[in-house]
Amino acid sequence: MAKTSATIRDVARAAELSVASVSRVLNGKDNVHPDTRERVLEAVRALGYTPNAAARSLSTARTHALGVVLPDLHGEFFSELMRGIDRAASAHGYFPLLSSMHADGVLAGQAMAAMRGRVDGLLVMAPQLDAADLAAALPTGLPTVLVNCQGEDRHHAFRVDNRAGVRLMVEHLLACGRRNIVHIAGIEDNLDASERRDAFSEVMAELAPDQPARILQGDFQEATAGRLVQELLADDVPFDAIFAANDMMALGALQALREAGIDVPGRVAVAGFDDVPLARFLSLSTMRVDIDGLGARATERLIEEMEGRADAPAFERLTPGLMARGTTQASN
Amino acid sequence: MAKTSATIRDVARAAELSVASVSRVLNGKDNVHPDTRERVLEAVRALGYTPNAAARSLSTARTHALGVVLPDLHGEFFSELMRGIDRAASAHGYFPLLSSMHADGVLAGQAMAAMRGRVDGLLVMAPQLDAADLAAALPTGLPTVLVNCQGEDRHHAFRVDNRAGVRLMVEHLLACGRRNIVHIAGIEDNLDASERRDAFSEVMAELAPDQPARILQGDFQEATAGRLVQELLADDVPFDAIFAANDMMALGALQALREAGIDVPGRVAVAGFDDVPLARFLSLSTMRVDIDGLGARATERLIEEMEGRADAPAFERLTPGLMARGTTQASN
DNA sequence: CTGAAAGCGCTTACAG
DNA sequence: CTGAAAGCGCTTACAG
Repeated sequence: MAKTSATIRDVARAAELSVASVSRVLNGKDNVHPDTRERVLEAVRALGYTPNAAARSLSTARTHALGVVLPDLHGEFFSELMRGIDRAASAHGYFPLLSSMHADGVLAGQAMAAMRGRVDGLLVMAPQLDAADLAAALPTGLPTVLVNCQGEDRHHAFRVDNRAGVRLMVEHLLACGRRNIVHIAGIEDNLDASERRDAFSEVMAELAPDQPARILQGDFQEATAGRLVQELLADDVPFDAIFAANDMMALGALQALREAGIDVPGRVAVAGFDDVPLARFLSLSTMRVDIDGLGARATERLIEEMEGRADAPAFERLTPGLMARGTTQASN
Repeated sequence: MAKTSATIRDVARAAELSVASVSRVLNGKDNVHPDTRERVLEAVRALGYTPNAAARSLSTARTHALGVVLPDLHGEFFSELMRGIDRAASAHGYFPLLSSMHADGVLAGQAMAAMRGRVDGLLVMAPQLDAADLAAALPTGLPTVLVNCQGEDRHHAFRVDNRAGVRLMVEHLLACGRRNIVHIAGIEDNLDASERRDAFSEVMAELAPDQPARILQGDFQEATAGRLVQELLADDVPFDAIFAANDMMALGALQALREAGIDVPGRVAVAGFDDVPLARFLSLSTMRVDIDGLGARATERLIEEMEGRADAPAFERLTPGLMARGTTQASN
């Protein structure tokens, strides 16, 4: 009933023991007499005592929190990633502490610095920072794991294997009999966008060297892709497949084609990347990226590092899976 | 270069000042000589010093973190809510500390207790807990704001105004000339589901007392709604509109109608609730719930409470907006 | 098995 | 304007 919550001293007093004994019981040490344990537990219950986390952190230099630094994310990607992170974190008794980050490198550094003393480790996703800015922003001496970051080899890093994903999709399109595939690239300076674009060129050169491999500059936006497809049609450019760098652009392309009365997939196949929930509804073929799994694995690795049982930092690629659906169905 | 990070003592030593002066500068107090300030700032820079948050929390009894306790959420709802929370929190210098919560009332209480000393306030969303379990789980003495929780009047609470939303949609359907509206309710024991169901009955009784107001028991699942519509068709039940308690069920209904060759909206109008991103794509008419705004407003209110400048706890209803789209378009 | 005491890194009256 | 010192609530050698 006290205005301010009970402390360990109150518990000690109530149990007629020292704070040391209370602390031992609370931390599950085995060098306590059963009777002592009982009295402590009883007092804890009676007072509704919960240890003060800040005091504990100060003593132990551990916070049981882990910092999650993310760009300003929308939608499914964010929720799935957090889902994986949260699942892994809570399984090990950690809380995720969130910090959104804006594009500016200096601000990013401040955001991460502000987490010092608040977290035992950092999970950073910063696709918008170049290697130098990222290196400058990362705090030293704090276990850190990177997701979707550019060239940084002092920390363990996770990325989607865009190359493998693009290869799977191109193979699928070729297997469906497509011969004239147009790639709509994502926004410039984005790592995923450029990896997917480059992989498209290379895989096409390898698997179908005699066929065109046209690339249009998109920006991951649905409307832009729709416009690009309209231009393609207006210019009478021949093509029998659109492979967009993400699902939203694939959907934009799909709508533009349907509005133009083009049969999909009869005349043109459409494919995307990401497997957003919409894709399933609209029968869009795409590459499934296991974002939840990515978040969980990155978190597991971070916790291993925080608890000093991690291997040397490495670079992990997660391969997406092909989801072949209606928009690329072979017509024969 | 020290293995362990610099402390305020290191800064004081480097600047040849007391820790008190360093602390004053760091906290922006004005009773410091400009030269002193300069020397401190210089030393901070040289040592790359960042104050230890746990120590600061222990001294000030403030953490600058706020606990966010959520059920196991998926998708857009979660990301939009977190977006709003994060925006408001970071605008005031707070970090969101996340904790997912499972259905069990006792576990929920433990999750919240574990946040004691870690956060200055709590934002709780627990639609699955009844009033008694919720009251038992909430820690005392911590500023708390509720979102989508059942009857609890000691704390400020936010909810979507389901009643107003249902009324808007029913008015719209009637205005479109629909006369035989079927409501597919959400899962039993869910607060939103029952509010929407009850509102449907009442609004229909008020605005169209002579017309049928059939209600089918759904469960918020797409497949279930599809099945219910098939049954309706098989039984030859007459209806010219389906108003589902959420968008996913509306989509299930939509698919079932189309598969049965029924003209939408020519013969049957379809409407949902939530405005998920899919709704826009599929031209589904629905009620738009501003989740991002909900998160932000709840957070603002929590911070006001934490900083002792809040009004008395109240109950706030956020009215959703009508998104009239293709599936209910008047055919005349 | 238990307790007295030091220490974690800050902030903040208090005295000057 | 500045510094010495107490105190925030814990944990953990250390001595017994």
